[in-house]
Amino acid sequence: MRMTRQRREILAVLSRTRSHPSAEEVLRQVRTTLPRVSLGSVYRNLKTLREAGLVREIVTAEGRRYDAVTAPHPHFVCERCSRVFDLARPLPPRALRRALPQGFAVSQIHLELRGTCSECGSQP
Amino acid sequence: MRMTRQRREILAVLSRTRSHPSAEEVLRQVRTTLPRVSLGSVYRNLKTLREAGLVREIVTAEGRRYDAVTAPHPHFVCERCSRVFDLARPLPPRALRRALPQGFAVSQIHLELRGTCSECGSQP
DNA sequence: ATAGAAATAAGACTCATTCTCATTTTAGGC
DNA sequence: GCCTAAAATGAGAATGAGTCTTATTTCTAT
Repeated sequence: MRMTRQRREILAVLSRTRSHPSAEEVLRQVRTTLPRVSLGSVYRNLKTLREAGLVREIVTAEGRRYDAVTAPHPHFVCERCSRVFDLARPLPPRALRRALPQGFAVSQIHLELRGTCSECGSQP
Repeated sequence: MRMTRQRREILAVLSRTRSHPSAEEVLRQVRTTLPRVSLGSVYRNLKTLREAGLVREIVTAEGRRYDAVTAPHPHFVCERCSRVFDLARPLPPRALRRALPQGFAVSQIHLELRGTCSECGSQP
């Protein structure tokens, strides 16, 4: 994978924030340094960087967000402002609830494991 | 909320399966009994039923799926065939891994808490 | 049975994401 | 440093899931 100016800048943007920006937000940031970057390139590069293990995609009900911290970790999604917060890893769900920052109220816990099922795993 | 034929049938479809169908799949099933139902009605009613607490929406990287079991519980998403499997509730992540059905391989664990953050919670 | 409110089917619309393609950039060998 | 083939880019078209609009139909409470 070529480390182009666009990719370097996308990574830089993601590295200097913990706000889990959307693709549009990444574009806005990247354009402050590289004004001609297209939205298509941002999407294409977020995918490439994700496949290279340098970026993590977080799918929430509010849309896809991006993160330069690739180790899987729990998130807290505010259902009002849609912001995504990181939580310390790894904690059992009960402790998680206690470990939440002051004033955060949980309405729903969603635990999703991803991988291959037995049927697909036994196929070539 | 009126319990119309369409809504009753959507609920029936979701109740008689554990396959977490997409809206399109629900439409296909519902049309075997009510052939004139529109996709718009399915979406509208899935939303209404969700707001009434009778249906749960599961957002995965592969799209939105629907479930008549509304209690939050962990899911296993097969990254190859996209099927969503239910897992027994509530288990700490470590035990979850052990509790997985034979032959299921986990590549990623995604824990998402939803609710309101402190900033939004302190606003009217 | 009827009227008013709510729900419906059909299709137009929106908007995030992906695709296409002509042009530009990059990295490696000279 | 220069050249070349492969890879990446920008621009805009295309896709597709989900939402909205509207005229018509169906409920349900009286």
